[in-house]
Amino acid sequence: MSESEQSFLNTYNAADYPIVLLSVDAVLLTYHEDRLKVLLVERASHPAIGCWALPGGFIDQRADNQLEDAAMRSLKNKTGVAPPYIEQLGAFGSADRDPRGWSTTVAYTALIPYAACAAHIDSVSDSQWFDVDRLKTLKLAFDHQRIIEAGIERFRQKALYSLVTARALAEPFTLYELRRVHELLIGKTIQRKSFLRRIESSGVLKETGETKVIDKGRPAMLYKTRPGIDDYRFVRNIDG
Amino acid sequence: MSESEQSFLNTYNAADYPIVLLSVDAVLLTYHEDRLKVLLVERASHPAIGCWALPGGFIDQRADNQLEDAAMRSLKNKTGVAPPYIEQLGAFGSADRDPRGWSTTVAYTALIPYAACAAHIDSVSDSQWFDVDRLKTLKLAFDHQRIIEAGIERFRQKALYSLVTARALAEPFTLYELRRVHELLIGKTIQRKSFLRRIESSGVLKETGETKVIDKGRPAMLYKTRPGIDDYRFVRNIDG
DNA sequence: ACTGATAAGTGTCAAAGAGACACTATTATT
DNA sequence: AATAATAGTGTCTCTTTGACACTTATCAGT
Repeated sequence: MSESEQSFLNTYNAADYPIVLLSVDAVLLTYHEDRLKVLLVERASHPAIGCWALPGGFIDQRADNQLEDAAMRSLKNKTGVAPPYIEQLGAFGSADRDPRGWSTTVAYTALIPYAACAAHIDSVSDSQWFDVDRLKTLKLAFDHQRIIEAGIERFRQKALYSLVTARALAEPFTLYELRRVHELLIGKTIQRKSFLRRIESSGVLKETGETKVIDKGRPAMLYKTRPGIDDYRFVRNIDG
Repeated sequence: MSESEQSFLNTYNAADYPIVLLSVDAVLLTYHEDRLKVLLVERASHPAIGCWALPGGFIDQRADNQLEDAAMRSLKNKTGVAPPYIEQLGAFGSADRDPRGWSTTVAYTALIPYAACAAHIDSVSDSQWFDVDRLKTLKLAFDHQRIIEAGIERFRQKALYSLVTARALAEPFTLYELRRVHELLIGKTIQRKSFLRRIESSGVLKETGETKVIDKGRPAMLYKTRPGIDDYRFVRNIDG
């Protein structure tokens, strides 16, 4: 670093410039009882106190080295969940999304098994899974409604050409369950045969050898994910 | 808004909380003389003074209503370019990307015709197109190298299933030029026949009826874009 | 003009993968 | 044992792509 840059930094003070707010939020989605659900927390403080909101918070400059660290940390804090992977959804910023001032949030999103945070959720009343279809009837904080829609849209696209959707299920799972996740995201039924062909050709799932009877009928094979599942992409989309 | 929220806001002062830096940057890419190029500006002030950097700047709370406004405004400021569309690439934030402190930038990206800012670039020496292959040899400010790579990767993906790449060309253009943009992004040659079939089935380009001789050989048809081009997606990727 | 080189545009075949749908297999229930 | 229900399979057709040879239109040099 040059001497002049060093002297510039010595006299630089961020507080001399207009201040903007920067937060992180997480859109966690799952599949349970034939529904897509999103994880929300009830706000305990102003603004929008009492409203349901995405789990999130501000950057902690000591604890967080990157944006993603902040997302993970506040998620762990508020819901007890630590998903194995999380993906950036985008930044949402405007003058009027937060009454405190010009505000931006960087949203992250992930699919996790329903049970992954059941224990924590059972013990507290301020975090809860909600059917994504029922969000309209809920008073959500800030622009979180729109951010959730962006998260769902992200995975709707991915459902067309990938199997990351398996991350919404506890292992082992049946093809029926995985297919239902896709169908709910895409909003269309999918041919069983087509779906199985894609899974076999992808190589990112493996049969456990076990079977399981869901309710009635022939028992279904059980599957687990394999390492490449997050990155695998089909060259052709399924019936979009 | 409730009375208690109002009183909370009356006493709220953003300056009481730790301050983070938030900026916007733009990765503008184009095609010229059989090369992919990225638009950079030379930094006139500390930090990283004299380094080439992405055009960008801080939020202006009065002028900017949204993040995208800030990206467009600082782009217009620094390079004289006002692309018709721009797309969010992502947020890049960490403790050490900027010596001034914990900093986040929201990067936007777009493809524009080379000529779109030729006039401005000719008149000033502080903004210039660079071959993307030659960036390694350049001292780029902050983490801009990585952000540019993310931008290229974004359009590499889009080149597999869309024709937004046409936005990198001045109209009218030949299929050869459009195909070259795809080939440079993907890093593979594409069969002329396959490429033409996709264009015809998409319906997002139209022939002008004119033809043009590039150098020698049969004259090539000239094409223009049609409205749906930004959103059109093929169901199947081209040879990735 | 004629001819050859060059590049744009076209015809066509085979392979891959998806949709459709009927058929078989395996379980629970009666 | 018969029936219903659901998982899994066989197979046909249709669409799209890659491959590659073939035709067409221009330029440059004779």
